[in-house]
Amino acid sequence: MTDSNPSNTRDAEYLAKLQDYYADWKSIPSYASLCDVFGIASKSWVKAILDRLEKAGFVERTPDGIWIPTSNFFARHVADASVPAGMPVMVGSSHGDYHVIDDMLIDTPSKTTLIPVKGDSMIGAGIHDGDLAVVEKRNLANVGDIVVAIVDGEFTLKTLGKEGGKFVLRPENPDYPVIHPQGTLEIFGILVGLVRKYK
Amino acid sequence: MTDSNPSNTRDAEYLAKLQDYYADWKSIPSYASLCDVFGIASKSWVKAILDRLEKAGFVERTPDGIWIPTSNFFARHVADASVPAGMPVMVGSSHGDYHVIDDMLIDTPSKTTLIPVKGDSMIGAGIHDGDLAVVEKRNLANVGDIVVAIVDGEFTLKTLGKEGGKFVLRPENPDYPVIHPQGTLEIFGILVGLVRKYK
DNA sequence: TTGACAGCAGAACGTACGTTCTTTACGATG
DNA sequence: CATCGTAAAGAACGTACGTTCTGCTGTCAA
Repeated sequence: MTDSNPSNTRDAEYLAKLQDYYADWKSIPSYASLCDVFGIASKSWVKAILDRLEKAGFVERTPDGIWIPTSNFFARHVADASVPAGMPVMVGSSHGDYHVIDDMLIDTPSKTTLIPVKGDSMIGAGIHDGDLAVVEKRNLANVGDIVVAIVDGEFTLKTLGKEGGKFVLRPENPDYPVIHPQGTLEIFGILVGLVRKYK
Repeated sequence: MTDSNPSNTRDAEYLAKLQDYYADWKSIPSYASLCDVFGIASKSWVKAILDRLEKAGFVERTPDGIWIPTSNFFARHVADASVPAGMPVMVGSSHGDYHVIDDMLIDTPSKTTLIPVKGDSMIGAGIHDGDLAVVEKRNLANVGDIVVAIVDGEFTLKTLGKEGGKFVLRPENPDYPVIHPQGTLEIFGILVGLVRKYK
């Protein structure tokens, strides 16, 4: 994060046009197409504009040289007078439909699944019945991680613990017993996020 | 939404790799670069794969011919908790439902903001310090709703209650006092979702 | 054992892309 | 009135991109 606002008003207009285009197509096109978007006729000037927007921290480039938007590109500050000044109000989601939350919680889409939480055995960790667990699939975990294990053919969400050299599954609720798995403990994945929807 | 699953398992693997790449770079690169991503050496075969993924409804093209993901591309599978059998390779299976978390939580993007939770005054409702509150801006709420109110120029997250005909803000933690606002109670919005990121 | 087909590699080609350089127009400044 | 900086146009160039075709290799069925 560098400048956070375009140096001059004209670049702000160009940024707005680019944001509108991106909202439609979810991509930044070639310089030639950007000439139409910006309403100018010179590719070199388009490049100059994008270079400035890059400096200002609104766009960046992939290793392949493709222009992509940064998070600043989507940030919209809350323009409500009643909002106390200096509050940590974050981005409202989406100019266009950029997926802010998914992006935050999911590092590796191909290894991530969503599993609904059943029961209140983890209520001590603030995990309630009906919550959605964001789980990254892998079979190795550390003691202290909250893991999804497969016990008796069912998913179960518990904290991974160790007792006397053996792994155990600890619920975060005194009403439930600690699970001592016989044989090998089959771990499906570890908890990387939690989502709850109200109403 | 057309097919919603790749015709064969190999395309599902390619899709997974493309999703992982996109999570990193938020763009689909050139065919040449996709060769590295997919682990193959032929541009023509990359094109064939993307054509099939387009048919399956995971990617599409802009008027400029640039490949972009569709909404299907981002949808994560929600597992059925009681049926873990045959789990690991059900990538792209047609049954079960797929969801994008942002779409789940956010109905009205223009009225929704994300506010970090500070403190443990709502810990009884499973809302912890550091969680991210998904808040829909509005100034009317019902008793029982969890609301974001503005008290002394600061955001505060509490349950809306009523005592003797007057609204009060109730924390979900016995260590904290019930707030009796003097004058009018300024409500910023109501809690519609909660997001937590582990590690 | 011989097709046939899926899965992939590799080359060939034309175009359009990004980059750089030069030129122009114009308002502000001194 | 000269000069300077900003905003843009336009041309020139080499490369890398997308497309298409042809060729290769393994697998399975007849």
